Amino acid sequence: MSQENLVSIPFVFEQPCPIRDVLDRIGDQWSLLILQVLEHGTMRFSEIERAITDISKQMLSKTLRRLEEDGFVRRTLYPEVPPRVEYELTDLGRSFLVPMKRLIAWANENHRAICEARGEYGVKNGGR
Amino acid sequence: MSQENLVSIPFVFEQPCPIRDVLDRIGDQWSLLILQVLEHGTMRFSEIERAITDISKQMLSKTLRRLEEDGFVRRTLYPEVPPRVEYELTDLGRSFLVPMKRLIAWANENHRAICEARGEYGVKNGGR
DNA sequence: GGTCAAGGTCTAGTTTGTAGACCTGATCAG
DNA sequence: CTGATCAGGTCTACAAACTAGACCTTGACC
Repeated sequence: MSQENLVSIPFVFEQPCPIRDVLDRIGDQWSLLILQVLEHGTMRFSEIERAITDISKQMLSKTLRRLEEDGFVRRTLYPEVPPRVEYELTDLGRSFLVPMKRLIAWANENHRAICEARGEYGVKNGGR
Repeated sequence: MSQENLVSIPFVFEQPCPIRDVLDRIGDQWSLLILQVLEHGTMRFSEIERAITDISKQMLSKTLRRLEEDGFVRRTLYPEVPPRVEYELTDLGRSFLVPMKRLIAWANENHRAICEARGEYGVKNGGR
């Protein structure tokens, strides 16, 4: 119960931790996907919606607002009727894509290995 | 409703999409954090638990099992009493850390910019 | 007057995550 | 002989997050 337990763990995450702060926002179902879609250029709400076929309007709206809030995305509203809203990456958003694309490349390269691992796990633990 | 809508969107995500398949698993609240913690070497369940102070046992257990299933992590059970279980990264897991560490570095470098963006957003939209 | 935009919001219902009690079974203190 | 303790979970309530789909707005068109 005392601090002694903690001595052996030198890397407890501090609570205002930049990594966690960023990853908690980015690391959700949709953010990475939306950023990747927006790499193709300025897009309207419904275009993004159709690009990511299985996102709900609510989550798209919410996630875009968060990405805007964090400075990854710029939202431009053209007050026409029906309204037109365009989303595009900011410089920050674009710079984020650099490390992220490496991650995506890794995902592509290692997808087979992951699928195989799943298969083996299933064989070993499937009959539990 | 016909295909014509889709013509203008050349990059709809296919459903068995490697990127999505990998990111959907990795991109959750905890996976990235756990992988990063395990970079420090083999660790026991409770050590990971204490490193990530605010994860629930259930989620730790569940996430570790998924990481094991996908081949990122190896689990070794020593059938003692009380039981000892050790987790360590596999080669796949370690190779994933390469692109991931770039992402973490980006997070560290740009955390300030993100916080500033949040501040500005708050000023502009806080009094809504 | 009814319908159709686009970009959302609102509501109800499902899924996912949380906190914390409980389980196991050998060991040890009283 | 009781019962407390250890690690690594699981189980059970409850709370938060997500989903599908109805609805809203406001001009233009039929």
